[in-house]
Amino acid sequence: MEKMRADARRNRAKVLAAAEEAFALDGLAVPLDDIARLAGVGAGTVYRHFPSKEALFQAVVLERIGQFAEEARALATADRPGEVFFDYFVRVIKQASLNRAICDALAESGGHAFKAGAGEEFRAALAELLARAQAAGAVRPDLDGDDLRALIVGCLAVERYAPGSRHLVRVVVDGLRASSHAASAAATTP
Amino acid sequence: MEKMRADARRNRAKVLAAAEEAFALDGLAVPLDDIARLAGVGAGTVYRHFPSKEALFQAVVLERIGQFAEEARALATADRPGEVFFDYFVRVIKQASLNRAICDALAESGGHAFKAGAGEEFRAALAELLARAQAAGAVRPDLDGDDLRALIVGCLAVERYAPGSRHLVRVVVDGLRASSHAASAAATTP
DNA sequence: GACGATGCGGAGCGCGCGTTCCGGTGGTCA
DNA sequence: TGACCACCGGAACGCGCGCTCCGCATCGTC
Repeated sequence: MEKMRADARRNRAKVLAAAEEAFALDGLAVPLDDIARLAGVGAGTVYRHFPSKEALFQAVVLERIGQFAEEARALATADRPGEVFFDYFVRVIKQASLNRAICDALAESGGHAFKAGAGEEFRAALAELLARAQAAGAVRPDLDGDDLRALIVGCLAVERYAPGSRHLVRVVVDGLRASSHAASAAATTP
Repeated sequence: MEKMRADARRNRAKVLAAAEEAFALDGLAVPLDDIARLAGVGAGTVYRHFPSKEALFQAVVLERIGQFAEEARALATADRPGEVFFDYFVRVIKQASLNRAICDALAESGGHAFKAGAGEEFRAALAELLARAQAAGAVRPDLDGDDLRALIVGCLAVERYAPGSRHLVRVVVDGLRASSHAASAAATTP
C-alpha cells in the first residue's frame, strides 16, 4: 500500500475523488464506467485498486460516516446534552440528505454500512449522545441507538420525497422530546 | 375491453393477480418473466394486456391506493376526527409496509403515483381527514396534505429499516399532536 | 540509457431484463 | 362443423452494466 508506484497512488486518489463526487450525486446507481471516465482512468484501473464497485462505494461511504462519528465524539462531553443532541440530529440529516451515497448506504436494509469499523464508531457515538440527552431529561427514554438510526433513515426518506421542507424534520424532533412521550403515555392511560 | 375473447379476459385476470402477489412481495424489482410464469402465461401475453411493466405496476398499485382512498372517504364524516385521523394514519402505514409495491410507488421521487385518478382521490381524502383533525385541535396546524404524505413515506422507510418496531411510528404520531407543536413553539420563543 | 516489473486502458464477455416477433393453437360464430 | 382470426407462448433481440483480460506504456532501478 505504501510501496505502490507513484502513478498508481495518484490514480487511486483520482478514483476515490471521482467516486466521492459521482456517488454523492447519484448514489449506487451511477455506472462504474462513469466514475472511471470522471477520474480520467480506465475501468480496469478502478478494479486494480478496489475489488468491486461495492467495495469502492463502501470505502467512500465509510470515510464520510467516520466524519460524522468524529463530530459526535467531539460533542460527547459538551454541556447542555439536550440541545447538543438535537442540533447534531438535525445536522446529520441535513448533511446526509445532500449526499445520495449516504442515503443509499443507510437505507440499505440490515444496516450493512454499520458492520465495518467507522460504522460501528458512528453507532457508538450516536448512542452516547442519545443516552446523555435522555439522562438530562430532554429526550424520551423509550428509545435506543438502533431506533434513532431508523428514525434518521426515515427523515432522509422524507427529505428526499419533499426536499427542503425543514418543518417535517421538526415533527420528528418534537416527537423525540420527553414531553411528547409523556403526552402519549397520558393519552393511552385513561 | 368488454368484447374480449373469454380466454383473453381470463388471462388478463391471472396476470393481474400474479402481478399483485409478486409486486407486493418484491416491489418493482421483480422480473416480468417471473410474473408471467407465476400467472402461467408467456411474456408476450403480459404485453398484450399492458403496454409495459411500468403500466402493469401502476395498475396494481393504483387499485390498492384506491382502496385506501375509499377507506379514508368513509371516515370523513365520523365523530372524533382526532382519533379517526391517527388510527387511519397508523393503519395505512401498517398496511403499506406489508406491501413492497406500495412502498416503491410512494417512495418514488416526485410522487408519480399520485398523478393518476386513484392517487388524486387518496390525496384529497387524506387532506380532508387531516383538515378535520386540525380543526378539532388534535393535530398541529402547520402541516398540509403533501407534508403528511411525505411523513408517511418516511414512516415506511423506518418500518422497512427496523421492521415491527411499533413505537417508532408513535414518535412521529406524538410529533404530529398539537401539543408537540406548542412545545416546539415555546422552546424556540424564549 | 536499458531492462524487468508494475500498472494502465479500453475492448470484450456474460448476464439479466424489458420488449418484440412470429408460427401455431384454439375460441367464436355462421 | 368448419373456417377465420384473435390470441398465445416463448425464443430471440438489444441494451446496460459489472467485471476481466491482455497488449502496451510507464516507472523504478542498475
